[in-house]
Amino acid sequence: MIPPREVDAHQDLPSLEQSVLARWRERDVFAESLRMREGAPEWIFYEGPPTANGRPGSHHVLSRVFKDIYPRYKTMRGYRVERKGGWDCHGLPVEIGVEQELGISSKAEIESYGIEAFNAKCRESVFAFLEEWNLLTERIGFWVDLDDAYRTLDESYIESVWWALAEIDRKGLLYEGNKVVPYCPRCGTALSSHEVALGYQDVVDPSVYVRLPAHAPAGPVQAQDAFLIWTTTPWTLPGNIAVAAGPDIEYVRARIGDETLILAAARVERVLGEDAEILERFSGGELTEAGASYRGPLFREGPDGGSMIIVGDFVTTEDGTGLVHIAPAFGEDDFRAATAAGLIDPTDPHTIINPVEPDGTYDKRVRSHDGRSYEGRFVKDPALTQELIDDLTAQGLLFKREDYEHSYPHCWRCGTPLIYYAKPSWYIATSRVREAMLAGNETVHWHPPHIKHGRFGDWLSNNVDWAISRERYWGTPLPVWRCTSGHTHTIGSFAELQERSGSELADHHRPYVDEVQFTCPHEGCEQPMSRVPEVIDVWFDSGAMPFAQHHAPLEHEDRFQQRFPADFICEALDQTRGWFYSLLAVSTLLFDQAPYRNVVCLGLILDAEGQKMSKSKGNTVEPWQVLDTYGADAFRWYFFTSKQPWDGYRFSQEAIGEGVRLFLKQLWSTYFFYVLYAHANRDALSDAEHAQGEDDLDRWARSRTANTAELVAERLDAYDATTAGRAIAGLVDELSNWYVRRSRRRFWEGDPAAFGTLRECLLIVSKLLAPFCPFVADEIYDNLDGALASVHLCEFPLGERLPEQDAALEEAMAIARETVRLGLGARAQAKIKVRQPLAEAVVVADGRERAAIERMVEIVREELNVRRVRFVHAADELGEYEVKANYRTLGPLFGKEMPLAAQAIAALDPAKVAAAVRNGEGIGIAVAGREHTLSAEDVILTMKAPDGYSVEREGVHAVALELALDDDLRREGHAREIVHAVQNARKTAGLAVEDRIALSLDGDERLLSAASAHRDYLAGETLALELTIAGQPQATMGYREQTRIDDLELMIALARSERD
RNA sequence: GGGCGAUUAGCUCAGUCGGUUAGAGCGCUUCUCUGAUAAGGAAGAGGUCCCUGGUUCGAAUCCAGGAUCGCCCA
Repeated sequence: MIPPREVDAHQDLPSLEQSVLARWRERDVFAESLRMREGAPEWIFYEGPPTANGRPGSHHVLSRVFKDIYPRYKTMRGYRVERKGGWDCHGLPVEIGVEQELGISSKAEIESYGIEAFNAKCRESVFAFLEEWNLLTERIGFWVDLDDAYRTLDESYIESVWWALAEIDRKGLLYEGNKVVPYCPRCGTALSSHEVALGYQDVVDPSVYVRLPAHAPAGPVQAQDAFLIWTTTPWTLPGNIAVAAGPDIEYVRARIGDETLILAAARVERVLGEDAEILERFSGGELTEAGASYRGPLFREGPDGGSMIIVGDFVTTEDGTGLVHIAPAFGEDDFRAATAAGLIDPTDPHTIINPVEPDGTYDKRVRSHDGRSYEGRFVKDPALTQELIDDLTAQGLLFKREDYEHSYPHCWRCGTPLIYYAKPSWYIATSRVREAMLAGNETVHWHPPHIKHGRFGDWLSNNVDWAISRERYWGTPLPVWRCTSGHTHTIGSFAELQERSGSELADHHRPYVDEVQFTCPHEGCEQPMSRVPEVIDVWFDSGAMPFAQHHAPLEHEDRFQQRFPADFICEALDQTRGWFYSLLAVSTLLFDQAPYRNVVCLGLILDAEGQKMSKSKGNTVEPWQVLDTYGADAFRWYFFTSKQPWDGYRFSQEAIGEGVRLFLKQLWSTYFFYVLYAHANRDALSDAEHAQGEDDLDRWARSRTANTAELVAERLDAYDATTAGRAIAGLVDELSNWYVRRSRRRFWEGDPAAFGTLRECLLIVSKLLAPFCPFVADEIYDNLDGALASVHLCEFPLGERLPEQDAALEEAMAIARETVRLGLGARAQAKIKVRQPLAEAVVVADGRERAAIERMVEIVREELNVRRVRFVHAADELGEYEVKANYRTLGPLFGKEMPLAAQAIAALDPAKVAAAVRNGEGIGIAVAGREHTLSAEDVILTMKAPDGYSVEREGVHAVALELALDDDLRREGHAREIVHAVQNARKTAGLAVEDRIALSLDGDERLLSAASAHRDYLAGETLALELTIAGQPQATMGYREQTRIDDLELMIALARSERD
């Protein structure tokens, strides 16, 4: 019961945390928390691997503390929670980092630098900040096994990924397609749709309206007409081979000025203005059936036979002109429409006119109308755009130019605007398992729930095939080999590769794997096979982690089976299209099952201006600064309790400081109080182990604690750390500001029951708090109990581990506190200090309330500092009742007649209603000619305050104070004032709370007579062993001060007493 | 243009099943209490619950439309 360590009231939390960390290391607590659960049911957590090639930021702290709290909680609930760390090692982010380091920025430069050397650099850089990540992870108390972390660059990991792809291929779901893909010309690679999703930015692009003169009259089209098209990407015009019209859209020939233009009727006013004159109307179908054509191509040589108007079912009249320029190499719709019109063959790349090189520059075919070459020009260069527009103007083709603001995809890493670009690419046919993914999603509990059928479900319903190949260097090589006859074979293990090729590789990354060849296994084909050049989308790597982290199924298949699916994963919301998706897709493709049961989605951390924090913007808040200033518990507490995590945070250091002040310091100070007085009462407590107070207040404190524990568990089970944490804070506030405040005297006097109660409550709090603030929780546990090596090895306090609950007592205490609040309000109204005792408080209450207040009457009396508490039944003595309808109960009953019912109730005699309620009788009213009998809960009785009393009221009870003072009360008031003054003097003199003193008082006669009358009280309160009133202070009394009480003089002299 | 979410006091956020007079913390003003707490307590100032319409006896809450912000997708 006496804690071994004394406690510093103003403990610096960051340094406390360092000592707790040292203790964990010394006692090997994390490992022990797993060992002790050997054989217990597993609760599965998957770590979504971060990339350690950059510094960790505050947003990483957010996800890592949420990844920590639930595993800690589940461990305390009896589960074994293995926490295998993981690192995402491959991919463009790493390559880009290295490119920057090397000062290069193109694939050509990488290849001249050498793939081997480049990948070696990548391998090094992946862990450039590993040490800082590890330090931060430990410092914030994220328990995860970093020594046994999986790494996506490991040979074993790569082999599992190969297995997965071979398996997907075996199911016929891997194919090479020639499609228009979002493509980063700088990185020279296609991006998956979920990568594209990461990089939308609002930009202003020039949009142009271009005249395309008719090639020949056809149907409604006449020789001098021109088709008007609109594009926001003038750079695609050299790829133009056709124009699409909506078959059911109405088009017109419209005269404006001296020219005749063809465009959608719905767009005439917007594009041509009000002066346009409509000459003729016809449908898009008429145009295409008549074989309308225009003079093409643009910006390149071509047969002068005219380019066709074709059907496009995607054409709308919401913007543009209703005539859409078709460049099959640069748009998915274009590609489909051109295929449908028979203009291109999607399986034969040569039929697709693509004048743009993979590096995003024009090839030699592109030239201006006067023969100047555009070869080598980067297509997204604004200067080029301007030249193209000037060129159009010079040819008389530009009708109009406007700025167009829209959201356009950019490369999520390098920021280059993406282009849509036709190229061969490898796909996984995820659209064929769409229904299975949707079914899997149904089994997942999302937090918040709207993700399930909102953002994520929506995304799944619109699923398109996953483009998984990347024409890059540092990644898991695509394990597809192709022979010169075009057969392909997917390798599913290193053993298979070795068997087929005879070569053994120590490293299966590029470029080593590129050199491996073998004979085509297809029957009758003996051609050599070599690997296709691509690597795999990194998201596929991370999506494969459920099995690849164990090297399953090539090894440890049992481990994988045991630990699939995950009970819990947690990442930021932006992973909806990232890891959340890749995990689900891979698991559905391979196992037809969702890989996780519960997902907590965290919102974004915004900076003070509401901007997203990200490395690329450089506006991250340095986590170390927060940790050094406030500590990890404070950081964690802020994330857990300041708000529900999914809506995002507006991050500020001040908010963290507030949490420290309001919660951590309050908790610490309660703990400090216990330890301080436990030490001061060493003797009284030494033989009183674990006393249980039976006092109402003790039982109340334990009941509140038990109640809170159940709520915390219930909320944590629902992944609602916020409400759980706030409940703990509420409990600590009640313990500190009510239990301890009301029980102080018992602690001064060394009452073992009080110590036992507070100790028990604090120990439960430390266990409830352990998952949230693991440091301070452990410190309190260790000093107050310490039976186990750490609080994190304890069982979560529930059931038999909790003290008895007493709902009636809790309710009674709540009513008593309410009464005290009213009484203090009445005092404030009368402007009488609490120190001045009053003769009587009159409390109006009935029934349960009265019983409750009577039970707690001593507390009420002391808190209000009155001699007596008197009860009255009715309001008669203090005021009158008002009676009102209870809408909640009567509303459903009376419906439309509710206003009448309320009127009838308001007209009742409140005194009679009060009497009826008291006697448990029904209350009769007539509404719209019908009789009704109401019960007590159908009416609400409210006190009506009369004038001239100091009364505070609330609902059915009220408190009034007798304000008249007699000499006796006045003397006691003075005595209390003197005590207060002496206490202040003690503090000023720098005495410790348990120091005994010699005290001498002098001054106004009235004060001295009060001091004499309450001599014992005064001496007792101030711990004065000697008390001299109106005598000479001894010369040894080192501290003297003069003060005034009610404008009367008081001289205080005191000294620490040598006697004990 | 579409989807999802948000909008409540100066700031940060609660608000249960639709129920009477919408709350807390911080900050501010005044008072007060301290033998743990730069803490606590009381009072006060501070609200168009984003707007408009609808459903309902009754709407911060439900519905529709709109505005603004964020994220995502075209």
